[in-house]
Amino acid sequence: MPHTTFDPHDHSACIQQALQAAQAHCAEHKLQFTKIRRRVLEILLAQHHAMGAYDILEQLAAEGQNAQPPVAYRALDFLVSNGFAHKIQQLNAYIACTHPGAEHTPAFLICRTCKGVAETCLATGNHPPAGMFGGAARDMGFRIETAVIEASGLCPACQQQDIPCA
Amino acid sequence: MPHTTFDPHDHSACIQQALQAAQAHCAEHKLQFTKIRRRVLEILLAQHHAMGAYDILEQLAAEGQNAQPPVAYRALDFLVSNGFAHKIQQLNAYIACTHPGAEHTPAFLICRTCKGVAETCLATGNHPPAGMFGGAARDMGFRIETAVIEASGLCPACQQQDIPCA
DNA sequence: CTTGATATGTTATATCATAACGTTTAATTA
DNA sequence: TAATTAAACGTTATGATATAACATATCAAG
Repeated sequence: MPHTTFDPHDHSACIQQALQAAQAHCAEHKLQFTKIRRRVLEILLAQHHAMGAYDILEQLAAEGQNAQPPVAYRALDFLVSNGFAHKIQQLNAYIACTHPGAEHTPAFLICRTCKGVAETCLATGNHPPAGMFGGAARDMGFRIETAVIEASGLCPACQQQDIPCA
Repeated sequence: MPHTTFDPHDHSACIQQALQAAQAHCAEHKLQFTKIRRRVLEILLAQHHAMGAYDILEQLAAEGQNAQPPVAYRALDFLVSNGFAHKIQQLNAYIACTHPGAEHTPAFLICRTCKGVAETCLATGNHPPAGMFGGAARDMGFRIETAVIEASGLCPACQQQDIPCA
């Protein structure tokens, strides 16, 4: 039984695992897992919701660290570049990666009501260069390098409340 | 042989067809296809590239119509709501729909070099509520309503130049 | 321990988007 | 067709997201 955003799970273990994975990856690749990079990752990990850069700055400010926008964006760039976090394009917001370590094209399920975000694995054969575009890309000779895949809808809990689509 | 962004094709026919489809759809659904909405769609149709709202305003200004941002955003909202245009989330930019009329979840192929954007059909079984997420969504009880699917890479023409990935 | 590379602090500004309100145009109906 | 209501537009102001540029500090390699 996997634990995801929309299942109850041991969240502090979830956080610890992600931090350790990041630390290990940085050690192995000679990347500097600096204080602020670590702190921003911790802030993202605290909840399974996407956060804007300015939300992170606010959180830092609440902790006494009055940082300017580039501080947040630089930390986020580092985390995203190295696969520790992802940007949710349709929200202009960021979320900690829940598949640390593995090379992957992330795909997200975003609840429009509670704003929870789950990162999922794609079906076999749907990894971007392969299926998914049904050969349409291959047929026209397009070479896919990266993909943004973000689904929105209702998580199990929010479906109980039958909120109409808009 | 379908014509797409990355194939040579009769582009003025392409434009005419889209405009007529929009006009017909508006007539049928009692929507007002006003001058400015039509003009914005024409601007989007002129090229198979995504354009920012401010690019559109610039184009309008060049034509003597000195409009403010809400003018562009309102027209874009109308076009997107009614399926005549789409927003490319990863570019914060807009593009005319090339599958007018049909209900669809658009998927895009974006060339990182020439900035061309093609709208494609997904493989059968990949329409969002169905496959693609490999049952992951179903398994966790998530109800998908909409999806953002945007692939980036190199179009056939730009592959000739072997531009490295970043 | 010096040198070069990387990271951080800070100011300023660019880019994308919307709220709010008054005016105009279009659609509805008495 | 005139009165009434709804929709669209023009305009000002501002909010939200993101980056350029440069000075300072810290780290890492020779």
